[in-house]
Amino acid sequence: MPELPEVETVVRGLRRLVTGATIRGAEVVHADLIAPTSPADFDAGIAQRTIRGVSRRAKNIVLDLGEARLVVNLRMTGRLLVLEPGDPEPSHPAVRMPLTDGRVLLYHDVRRFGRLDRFTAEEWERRSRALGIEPLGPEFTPERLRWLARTSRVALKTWLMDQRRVVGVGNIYASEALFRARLSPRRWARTLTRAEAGRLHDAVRAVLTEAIEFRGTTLLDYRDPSGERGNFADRLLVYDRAGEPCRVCGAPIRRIVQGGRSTFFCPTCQRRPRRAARDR
DNA sequence: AACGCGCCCTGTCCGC
DNA sequence: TGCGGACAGGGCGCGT
Repeated sequence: MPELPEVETVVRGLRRLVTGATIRGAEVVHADLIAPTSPADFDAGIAQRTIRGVSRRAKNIVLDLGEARLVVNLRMTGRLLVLEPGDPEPSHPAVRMPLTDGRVLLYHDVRRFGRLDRFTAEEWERRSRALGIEPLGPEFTPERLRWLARTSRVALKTWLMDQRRVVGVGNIYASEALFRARLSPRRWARTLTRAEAGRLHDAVRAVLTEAIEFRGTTLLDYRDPSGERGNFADRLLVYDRAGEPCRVCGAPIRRIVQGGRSTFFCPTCQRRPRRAARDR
């Protein structure tokens, strides 16, 4: 479920709620989520450590435990919840991390696609450097975007979702950014002109920034650490709106499948160029 | 190397 | 109402 805005919202919530708290230990309900680490090693790696800070890298939630880092990726249906004493436990607990103050940091995941891992600070630093660039950071510029796309025959929509180059954009915000940039999702990434790369760069940043301000998009499962929904869903311009009128021109929004995932776009506002830069 | 696809898993919804 | 198939905010590992 969660893309950059949802993960950022979770991080900000956790920062407020658990900075300074100490993890008592880990009760692993579903060991597949921490594999190949064993439950005993996982517990030993985080038990009695104090949470010094919480940050985000790509779609990962990173808890700073001093020498160690606890890294959580929510994948599709993961939730990282802070339960107060007496709060009922939700339906699909996967890893319980009681805090010494009586609260519980609970990793909850219906589909169990999510992953939790622990690293030394150095090891996480090394892995973090190997990830793609942050779209809201200083490295992400129109020139860099065009450079990274210069050889790719992948469709723009699929390219945006590939975390090896630019991180954080998933299925919802890829469609939304392309609509805002008035670019066809089917264009080859390498056909972007300088002006188009500029529009796409601005659109990616704008939609992610606005979605963070609205605390993310809840379609179904997404919740912040307090269990609250995001508020961006009714501001989506194309995602999940197949057949409904485009908010700009009134034409029906179309749904196609790219790389096995749904893409939504306006066939009028996001028309492909007529002869330059052929499409696939 | 780059790309496309299947798969991991559970739940929900829609058509018959 | 039951049942099968499609689909769901992601990412990895495989084969080509």
